Amino acid sequence: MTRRVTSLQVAELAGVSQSAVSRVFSGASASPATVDKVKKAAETLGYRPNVLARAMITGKSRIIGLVVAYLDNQFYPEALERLSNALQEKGYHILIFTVPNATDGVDKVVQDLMDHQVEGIIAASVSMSSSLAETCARAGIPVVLFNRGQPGSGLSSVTSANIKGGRMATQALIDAGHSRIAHIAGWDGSLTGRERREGFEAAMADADMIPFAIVDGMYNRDIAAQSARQLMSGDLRPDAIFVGNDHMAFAVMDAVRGMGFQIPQDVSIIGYDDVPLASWPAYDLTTVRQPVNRMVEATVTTLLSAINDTDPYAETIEIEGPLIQRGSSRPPKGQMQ
Amino acid sequence: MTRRVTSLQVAELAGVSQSAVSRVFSGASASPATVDKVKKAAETLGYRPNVLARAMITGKSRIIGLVVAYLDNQFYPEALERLSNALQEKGYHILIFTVPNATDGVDKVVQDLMDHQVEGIIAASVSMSSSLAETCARAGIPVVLFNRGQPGSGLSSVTSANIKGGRMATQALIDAGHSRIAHIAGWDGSLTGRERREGFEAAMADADMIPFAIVDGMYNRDIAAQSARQLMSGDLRPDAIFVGNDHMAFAVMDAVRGMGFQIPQDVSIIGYDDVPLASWPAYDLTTVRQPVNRMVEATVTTLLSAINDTDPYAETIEIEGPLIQRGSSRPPKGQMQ
DNA sequence: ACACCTATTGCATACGTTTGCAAGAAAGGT
DNA sequence: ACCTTTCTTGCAAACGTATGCAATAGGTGT
Repeated sequence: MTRRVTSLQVAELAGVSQSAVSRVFSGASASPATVDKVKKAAETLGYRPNVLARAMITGKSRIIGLVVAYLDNQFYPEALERLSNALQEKGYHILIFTVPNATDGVDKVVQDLMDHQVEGIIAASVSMSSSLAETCARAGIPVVLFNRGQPGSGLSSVTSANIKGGRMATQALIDAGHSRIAHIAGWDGSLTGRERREGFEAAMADADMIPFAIVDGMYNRDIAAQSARQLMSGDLRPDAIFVGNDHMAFAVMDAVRGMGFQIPQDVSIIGYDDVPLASWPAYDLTTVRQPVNRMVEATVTTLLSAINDTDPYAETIEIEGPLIQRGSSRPPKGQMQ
Repeated sequence: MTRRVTSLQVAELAGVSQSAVSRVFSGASASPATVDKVKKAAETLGYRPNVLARAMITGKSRIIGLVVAYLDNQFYPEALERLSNALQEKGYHILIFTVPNATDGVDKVVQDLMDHQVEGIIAASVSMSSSLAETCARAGIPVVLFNRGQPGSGLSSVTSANIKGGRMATQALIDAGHSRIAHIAGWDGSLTGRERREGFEAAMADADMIPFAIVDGMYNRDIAAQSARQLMSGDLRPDAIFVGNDHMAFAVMDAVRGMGFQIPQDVSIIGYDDVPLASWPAYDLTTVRQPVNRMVEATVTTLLSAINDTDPYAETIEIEGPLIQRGSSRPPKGQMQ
């Protein structure tokens, strides 16, 4: 285990000053002759600049902190992968922090991130206390909320158009001729969950229909399954359920099938997210697509421009996605499928 | 956006030297009086030590690099989450790097990691060129391969007992009375895939049976599904398929069902990993469990002890997991299920 | 030949911390 | 009261890089 090679050693071997070496590797101007000498010396010594030292002096760590809670929901690994790739391409890297749930421990973790001098923070589906948001703002560290808005926090956010998405899903069920439509909502403590429910309620109201039921699924498989069983066990049952996200919808489908019901003959199910699993034949879930690639793109550009701008302002970006009609819900009336 | 608070400012406010502040925050000894003064001053200024500067001087970044390829296989997000939690608990953090596939671009990415002065590297299901392994060794950066062995590389690895696991899965199919058993193997370029196949072949040989077929599924859903369709389309069909991992097994189940076959009446399917999805009713997949919690635990302790030991040696850890009998395969003969 | 401008280079300092060293203070033993 | 031991504390030197400044070299126009 040899000591790390430093720019000074390269300088000595190349017969130039340490500054020259630094300039060659940081892209500053240098004469072709020096560039050549330095590169050659660096090659033989196996020199690579110390990113930490560079970060220290420039104040730019080129590290983005990512806070994430639910990696079991397939939506997030996919987003994580794309975020990582997109940021890597821009020369940034991801320091990842997992938190047990959406609210708990976020503060401590973000403090930890700030200690690491991250240049920006992406909070995926977790909320931040307003005092913490202020702390970040004061430290000049931009925050982008991914797939979770937080109005009034002054934080940028990138989400899908949840109200509209909720409307679309619900409208599809109405158009299919369903009359007893229930909603197993996403967690009421999250804007995402509330907005999708809002879309559901609006679509129902527009059609002069009253919801069969609305229950909070808490973005939790077990709770969603339990709710579904309860809904389907009465004498009067829903003939369609709009579920707050795919992750819960799979559990709902499992539960409903487990009771002997056919999907979509006995009950239509629609989810939200369009995770890869939704298209697998075992579920074949009708769902509202969250265009993860465009959401990631928006997140990255928002974050990077906030990092570079002297005085960034909060952006609230909503991205629309289509309804993907699959086999878990009856097709709209008058449409051959 | 105010400048960051430094230890010097705290020192001034507290009326002590900068070293005193450092000592208070790095846990070195100091008198109760100074500790109190410093803590109070730090509190009012909102001071937090700069981890980068600390890393620079101590040479300990407390960062672990994680290289990961396939986040769509549910096994890895779960492992990632647990790894992150376990390392966070020990005061380490994860700098994550995604690579497009198991071999490509790993070298560049690892160089990148080393530039960041990571103290150790976890490579999940990717292989490293031997020259790269040597580079890491020379730099004194321990590497642990997670869920992928690489004999002769001198690298530590944590895997499940793949040969034994392959045997168990196959034996279960034999015990269930199957006679035409096929294997859709994991990628032949990976030790994991080869060993599971080896286990399959050994169990078949022990029972004096010849494999119906062995094909390379490349750990890829599409290839696995395609292979399954091909196997099932001939006149003579397998009555059981052992698939190299759950991720492929789901695709195989979808494909087989899509052809109108019943599982397990027409064909039994067994996978490997026991990812959460395997227990969901839609698949209810019999599979060999990889005990991710114990694998993570072993990975973390191996890595951390390698970091602290002066002269670490490579450890090859294999962890055994049970066969989880579920509904996708016929139960063993003579057993009521 | 001279003045002038530009490109390149080295020197020295800075980034924010940890830590060896020595000096001073406090405490304890005889 | 004095010597010895133990704590505490400040000084200053690192860690490895970037960068402002001044000096030098080289080139161009008159």
